[in-house]
Amino acid sequence: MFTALFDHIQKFITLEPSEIDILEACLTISKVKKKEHLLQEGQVCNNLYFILKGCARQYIINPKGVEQTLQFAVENWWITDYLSYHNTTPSHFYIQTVENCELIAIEKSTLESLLIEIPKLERYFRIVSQKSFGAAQMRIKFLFTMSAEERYHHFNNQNPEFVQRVPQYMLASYLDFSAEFMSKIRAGKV
Amino acid sequence: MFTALFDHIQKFITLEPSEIDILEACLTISKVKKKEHLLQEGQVCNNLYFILKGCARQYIINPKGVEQTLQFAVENWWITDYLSYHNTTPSHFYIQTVENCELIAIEKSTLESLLIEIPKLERYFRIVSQKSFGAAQMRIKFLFTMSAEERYHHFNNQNPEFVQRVPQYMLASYLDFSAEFMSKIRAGKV
DNA sequence: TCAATTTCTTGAAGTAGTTCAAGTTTTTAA
DNA sequence: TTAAAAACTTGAACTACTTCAAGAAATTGA
Repeated sequence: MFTALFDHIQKFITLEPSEIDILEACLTISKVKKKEHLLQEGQVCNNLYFILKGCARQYIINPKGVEQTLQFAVENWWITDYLSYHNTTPSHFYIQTVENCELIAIEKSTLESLLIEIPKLERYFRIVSQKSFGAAQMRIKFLFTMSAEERYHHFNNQNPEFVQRVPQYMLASYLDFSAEFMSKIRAGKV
Repeated sequence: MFTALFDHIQKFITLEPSEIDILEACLTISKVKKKEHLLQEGQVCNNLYFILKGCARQYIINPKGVEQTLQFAVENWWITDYLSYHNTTPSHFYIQTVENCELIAIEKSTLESLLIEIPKLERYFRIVSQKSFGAAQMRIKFLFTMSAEERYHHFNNQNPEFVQRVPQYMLASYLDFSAEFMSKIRAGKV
């Protein structure tokens, strides 16, 4: 049931069977249809989401009214707005499923008590978030140093299967160019 | 001596006097001259750096040979390459002081034993890195939604004092435009 | 205190991307 | 099984920036 999450956790720390029980008792699986929102701009983000199955994204609507994806999350990834979560401030982001999803939503109060009961989990979340921060830095590096076409090919090489899973216009915005330009890159017209 | 770090830690967790002693025994202050490197591209990053005084930056040299700053760190900020640190892989980044600095460098092995002696510190680093990740997401949002001029004015409004501390060309690259364009924005010639 | 170095400025020419508008293809759902 | 909706494509016109080159100003250090 939650094995994917337990496996992920045990990559970084070792849980006792009793701790697994405690954890298990706190978790529930949500099935969420494609295109549903887990978080809307302006709401305070009160949950962490762990994707068991499917794909979600974090996006904004820019001043021209166009959606721009800032982050994707697939199986075994956490997604949330940590700034809104920690500061209890309205979020600047939407979080939405891109496919039908099975996910674990952990509420702030649940997580806080879990972290007290199983302090080792602090370590797990520390390592995961430090690695995520590192990945965000690499993302900024790629945005800074590569042309649109290079970003497309690079992403395509690194994530060939993933590219098939999401609409091109979402990927275009994630790579910071227009859907039209993506089309031209793919057609070799650039 | 290390009070700035203790104060920062105690914003998030409460340390016993005995824990402060343990921590204190592990720390040393380094004085580092302006423009010295804490990390070079290609090296494995084995340290976390906490800035007590001064300013440092993380940057890359792009394919055209131009430096681009990805991140600044001033007083009470941690700076490192978490990806290199966790994966023991060569870093893609340089970390360099921008001003004469006083900083605390914690080596990986020291930090690991500290985290075992004072498990509460896991929580501190978790919260700090989750917030940093949140800040990185906001940074990407600004890069995506604002024009060069908007990014400059926004940054200037949010950090008027900081803008005085670093050369314009570094700030220009941090905001992802050329030093020449920065000059034109400031002169109102755009 | 002054020479060297670093940083900043300016204008002209070039370009990697966007925007718009319209049409085509693919997917979805009843 | 088909109509509606969503996603993708195309070309033409445009623009927000870059690049280059050269000079001016500010900062640094001996």
